[in-house]
Amino acid sequence: MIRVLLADDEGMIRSALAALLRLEPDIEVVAECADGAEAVAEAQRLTPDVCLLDLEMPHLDGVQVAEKLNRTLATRCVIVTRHARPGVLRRALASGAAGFLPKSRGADEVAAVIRRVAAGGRYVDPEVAADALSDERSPLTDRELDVLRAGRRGETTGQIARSLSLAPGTVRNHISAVLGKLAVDSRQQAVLLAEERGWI
Amino acid sequence: MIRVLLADDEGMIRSALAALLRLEPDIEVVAECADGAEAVAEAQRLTPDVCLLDLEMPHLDGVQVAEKLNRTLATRCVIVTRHARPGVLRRALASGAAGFLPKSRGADEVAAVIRRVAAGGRYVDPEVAADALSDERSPLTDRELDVLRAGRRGETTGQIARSLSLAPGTVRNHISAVLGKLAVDSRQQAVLLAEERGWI
DNA sequence: CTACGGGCATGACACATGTCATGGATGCGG
DNA sequence: CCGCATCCATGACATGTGTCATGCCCGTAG
Repeated sequence: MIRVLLADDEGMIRSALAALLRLEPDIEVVAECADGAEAVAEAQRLTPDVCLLDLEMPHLDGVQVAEKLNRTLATRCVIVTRHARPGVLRRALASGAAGFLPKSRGADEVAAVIRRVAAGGRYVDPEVAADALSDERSPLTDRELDVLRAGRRGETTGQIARSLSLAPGTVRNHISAVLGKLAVDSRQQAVLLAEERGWI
Repeated sequence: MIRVLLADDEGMIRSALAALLRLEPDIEVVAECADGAEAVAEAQRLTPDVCLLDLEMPHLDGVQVAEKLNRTLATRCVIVTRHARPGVLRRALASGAAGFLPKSRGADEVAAVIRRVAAGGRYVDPEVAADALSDERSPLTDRELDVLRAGRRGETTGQIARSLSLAPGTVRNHISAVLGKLAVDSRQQAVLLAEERGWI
C-alpha cells in the first residue's frame, strides 16, 4: 500500500485527485493539505511514502516543502505545477524532488507517477525535460535571485534589506545588476520576466 | 441523464472532474474542451444540458462563452474559477450563467450543482454572494485606473506619461492618489491589489 | 450668477531608487 | 605564492518617484 500526502491550495483539484486516487487499490491518501506549512507538519507526523506537492501554495511553495522534507524524511516528493518551465524544473530537481508533473497532463497519469517514484524511480515530464535541455540558465547569481524574490510583491528597498539582513545600498546594487542583466528598467519588470522564465 | 460539457484549459483538473462525473449514474460527460472557442463549437454541435466553464481560458474566457451560448442555445452554464471575487460574480451573472462555483470548493459539490442547474435552478456560492452584497466599488477615478493600467507591467513614469500623453508630474500625482486610497506604499503593490479585486 | 466640490493637470520639493567605483572574500590555474 | 575572475557588500552620487500646494475646467446647488 502506497501512503500518499496531497497538498494543493485549490480545494477542487485537491479533492478531485484524492477521490480518484482512493479508487486505486494500492494507493492510500493519508492527508490532504491546503498550504505548504500544513504539508510539512502532516508529512512529519505521518511519514507518507509519497508527497504530491503543488508548486504554487501560500507561504511555503512546493519546492520549499520538498527541500524541508528531504532534509529530515525518506519521503519521495512529486512537484505538480501549472507553470511548467525549465527553470521551475531545475529548482524542483535541485530541491531533491523525485517527480515533476505539469498540470496540463491528465489526472490519469498521477497514479502512474506515484507508483513509479514510490518504487524508487524518478519521473520528469518528457516535454518539459526536452525544453530544459535546450534552455539557457538564469544569468542571475543566487544572491540576486534572493533579492528579487524578497521584492516580488513591491516591497520597498528597506523592507527587502531588513528581511535579508543587508544594507539598503547592497540591495540596490543587486537590483541594479539584475536590471542590467535582464535589460529592463524597473524592479517590477525584472520580477515579471524572472517569474515568466521560472527563475524565482 | 444529464449531458454535460466540460471546459478547462488545465488538463489535470479537466480530466479529474470528467472521471469523477462519469462515476455519477445520472450524469454523462459528452465533451471535454481545452479552450473557449472549442467549447462554443462543441456546445453548438452537441447541445449539452449543462456546460461547466472555467473562467480563465485562452482566447474566449468562460463568461464570454456563456454569453455566446445563452444567445443561441438552451444550455445552462456554470462558471468555475480560482479568483472568486464579487466583480467576477457580477460579470458571470450578467452573462446569463446559471451557476457560479469557486475552485476553492470541493470537487464533490460539482455534481450537486450540475443537478441543480439542470433542474432549472441556480446556484451561487454563498460565500462569494455574501461578499458581493457587502462589496465596495473601486474608490479610484477613471483616470487613476488608466494610469494604473498603463503601469501594470512596471513601466516607468515617463513611459506611462507618453502612452497617455501626460506630463510625468501628472502621472505621479495620480499614482500618489491611488497609493493613498489603497493605503499601500508602492506602485506595484497598488497594481497587485487592484488586480486582485478585479478593478483593472 | 456665484459658490462649491470633484476630477484633472502641473511644477517644486523631499526622499527613495538605480548607478557607479571601490574593497574584501573565495576559488582556480599558472 | 600570485594573478585573475567572480560574487558579495558598501557608500557617494545622480536620477527617478511620491507628496504637496496650486490652478483650470465643468457640473451642480443655492
